[in-house]
Amino acid sequence: MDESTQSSEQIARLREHTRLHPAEVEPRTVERWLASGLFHPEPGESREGAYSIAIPPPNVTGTLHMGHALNGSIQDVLIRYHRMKGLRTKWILGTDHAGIATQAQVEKALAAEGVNRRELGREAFVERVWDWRSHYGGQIVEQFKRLGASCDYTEERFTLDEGYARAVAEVFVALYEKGWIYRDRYIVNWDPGTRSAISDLEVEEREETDTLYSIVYDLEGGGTVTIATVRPETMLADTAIAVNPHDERYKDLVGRTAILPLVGRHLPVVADEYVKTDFGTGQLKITPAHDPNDFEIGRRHGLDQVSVIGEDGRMTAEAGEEFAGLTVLEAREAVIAALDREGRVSAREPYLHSVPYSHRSGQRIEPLISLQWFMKMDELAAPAIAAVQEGAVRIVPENHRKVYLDWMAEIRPWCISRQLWWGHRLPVYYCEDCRAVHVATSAPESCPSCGGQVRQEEDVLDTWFSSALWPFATLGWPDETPQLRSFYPTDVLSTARDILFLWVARMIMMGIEFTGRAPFSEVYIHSVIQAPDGRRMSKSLGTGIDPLQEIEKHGADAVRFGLLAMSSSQDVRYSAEKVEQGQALANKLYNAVRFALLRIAEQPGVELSQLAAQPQPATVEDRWIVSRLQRVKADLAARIESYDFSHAALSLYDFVYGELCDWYIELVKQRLDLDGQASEQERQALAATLLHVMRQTVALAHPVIPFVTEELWGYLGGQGLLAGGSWPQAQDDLLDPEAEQVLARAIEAITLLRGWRDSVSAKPGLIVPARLIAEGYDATATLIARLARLDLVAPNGDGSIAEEQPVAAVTVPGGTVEVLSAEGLDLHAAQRRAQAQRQRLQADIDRVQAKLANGQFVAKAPAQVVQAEREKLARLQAELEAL
RNA sequence: GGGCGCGUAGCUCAGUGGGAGAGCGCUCGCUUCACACGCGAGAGGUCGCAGGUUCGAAACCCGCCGCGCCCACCA
Repeated sequence: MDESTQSSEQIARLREHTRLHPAEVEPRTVERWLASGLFHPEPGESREGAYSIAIPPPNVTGTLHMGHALNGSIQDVLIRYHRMKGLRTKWILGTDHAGIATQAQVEKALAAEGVNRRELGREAFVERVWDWRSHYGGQIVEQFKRLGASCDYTEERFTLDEGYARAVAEVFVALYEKGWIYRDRYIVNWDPGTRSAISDLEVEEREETDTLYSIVYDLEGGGTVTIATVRPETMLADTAIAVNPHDERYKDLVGRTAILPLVGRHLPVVADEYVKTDFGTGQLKITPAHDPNDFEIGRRHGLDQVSVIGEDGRMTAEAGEEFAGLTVLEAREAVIAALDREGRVSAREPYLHSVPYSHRSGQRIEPLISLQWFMKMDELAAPAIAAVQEGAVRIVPENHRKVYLDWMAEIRPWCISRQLWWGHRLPVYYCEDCRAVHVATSAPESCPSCGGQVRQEEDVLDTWFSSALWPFATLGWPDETPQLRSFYPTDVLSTARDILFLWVARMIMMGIEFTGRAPFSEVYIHSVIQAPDGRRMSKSLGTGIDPLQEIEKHGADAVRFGLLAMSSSQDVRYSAEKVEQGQALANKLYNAVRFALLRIAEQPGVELSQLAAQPQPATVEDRWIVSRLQRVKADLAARIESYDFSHAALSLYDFVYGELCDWYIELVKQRLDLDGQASEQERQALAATLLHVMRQTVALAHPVIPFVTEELWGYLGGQGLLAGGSWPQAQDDLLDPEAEQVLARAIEAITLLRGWRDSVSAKPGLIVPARLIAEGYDATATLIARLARLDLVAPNGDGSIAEEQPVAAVTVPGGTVEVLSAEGLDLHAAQRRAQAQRQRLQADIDRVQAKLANGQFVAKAPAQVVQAEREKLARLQAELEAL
């Protein structure tokens, strides 16, 4: 197919379709992008000239939700913008094995078949998860493609793939050898739901009202103590009573022995600073095995640890025959009933307090003593704190910086082992004979100490342990790969704030520790999109909105635009209107291009492919639009670079609607009329300018709305794919402040005249005879006449003004338009309008005059402000005069 | 308990020291030869409340009221 037939077919297609059909165009465009290889950059010699982002890896079996769609849109704007700027741009893609979430999904599926994982056995279960992954794992990646995300799909990673596992083992061993990873019997957040320990960050506190019981314990040798508790069932595990050492009331108690009711255990009374003297009775039961504070107190005083709650959330044999096997809540009732029988409950009152729940399973956390692996964080944190303090890592918006620094300053050890089957098994090997512990990147054949049989640790690592390595493990670390050399560190990490500690902080720590450099120089924290009613978007609440459905309905461009436009530095409610605004923009742009090309095509002697690439502005409106185009180019670039996506999107909208379509296209329509007076040369120049403006507009809109712009780029005869095209840099030499001023005045005049027409009920088709007596319209009088539907009998400055008497006058900047015929006009209405206008003007004048009469204002305000007020006053007075 | 943030038009949100804005909705008028997912013109706001700083406050400071989020081991 030669060029001219191709273009005539395109013209025919444009003529036929008055509207854009995103559902038809978009999927086809994705295929063209993927086939082009544009999303896969070749590694370079060094990091220079490259731009990279590591995607926050979605859960492998997940599906796209609004958060993904927003963050995907944000990152894709950055990626496409920098790719167009000519950088080797890589968006690192992959998925997370998501230990608990994925395992839970598969367990649920198994449960439907009536199987539980223990019956299946570890090996078979893990195999089932891999099957599951191969079945559902590709889904979310396909959904990112549909969004238009220009990730490097050719190098997709998985946090459990072979290379990644090597990186994880390497890191674990290194930290173990430094002594920062260790094993300890410690009180942990036990989640009975997942039957695993979880980290502090996965615990969520909920306010609940429970009963606070006061219970009387006897003292050996007479007397009593009264303790208060909301968890009477844990008293079965009490091993001491504590009071504050400075509490005068209880000085004599310290050293004595209390008798634990129901059990009979002897409890020493100890003194500890932790106990508050002004809270409760000042006498505290100590249960080291089931309360984190008591655990610490127990360690300080060398107290026994008695465990009465098991990993299944039920009472153990240690709790005694009467209670063993009961759930915690049942045990609570039973214990209170038993205490009541002995008359030991001296008070009960409702008590509001916070209760820990598992973020993973939703079940109540049981603090338990358990043998787990921990990671010491303070030494890792120090350089990560410095990186943010010194600006090596910049957090945007800045208020999150303090949140990060505060948390890092108080960082505590991280429980990294999980009693799950799906994940990175710890590279720890125990000898069955000599009980030696070996930590190594690969399994030893036999025990290096005694030659005995070794057995690998059953536990797996917290998913976030592997996620923490994401920016470099995905690029081939620990090997020194070309990818690592070329794309590490990445430029920016974009995410919602909920994983600032869970993930971002840990990546910074691990990145610095293992590569010597922070994994990114900027962290952008984006909005959380809430449901339209302000609640959290969630499946369980039924408040979720599926981005893919929205994409089907409105197009990916519309959804991208909408999400970007509604995002800000704070949480926002989902706005269907913004998505519709995006759809309208895409359609508007399509029609603007459609207009330009259809009109250019019908111009005799004008051939699209022959047109000059540079604009040839011939008139003031041409110079105006070209100048405005430079402004929006600079504005958009600045806003993208400062992560101000909502203003970037809206500024694009304003330019396309407000300047390009509402004004420029309307202004030049007549010059394209075939029965007009324009010469072929003039038409050619106009066509070149129009084409230039359209191409540039489409190019600068590309990062935000890539689909429609890619499609239009083809129609406009652009070279290659727009996704691989170049970003339209603002050219200062094309700025034209004079043209901008002239057009601003003309636009205001036209708007005023249209308003006046409306007020006198002039029919749209009525051409009103008028005389323009005003300055600054030499270049725009004919445009004003046409757009305000006037017949200007004698343009401004003409000496031969007809001496007709005006029937009305309309004030415009710099003068007046005198209306010469009342035919078809309701001038009475105009009077009322003028009256209202006069009142408004007078009020403004009064205010400015009062300001200027204020000596303080004139004396203290900047001269420039005073001057501006004076000019304003003069202008307002002139306007009132003219009325 | 500590921290962060928010309260501006009917709705969702911009604006952060010198004339109150946008989108949607609403009213009126238009099948104007790119687009009715359109075009033109409008109505609508004591900028949460009360003080203060300033010549000047929606914006800066203090307090109060209301709402949201994060962190936190007081039974």
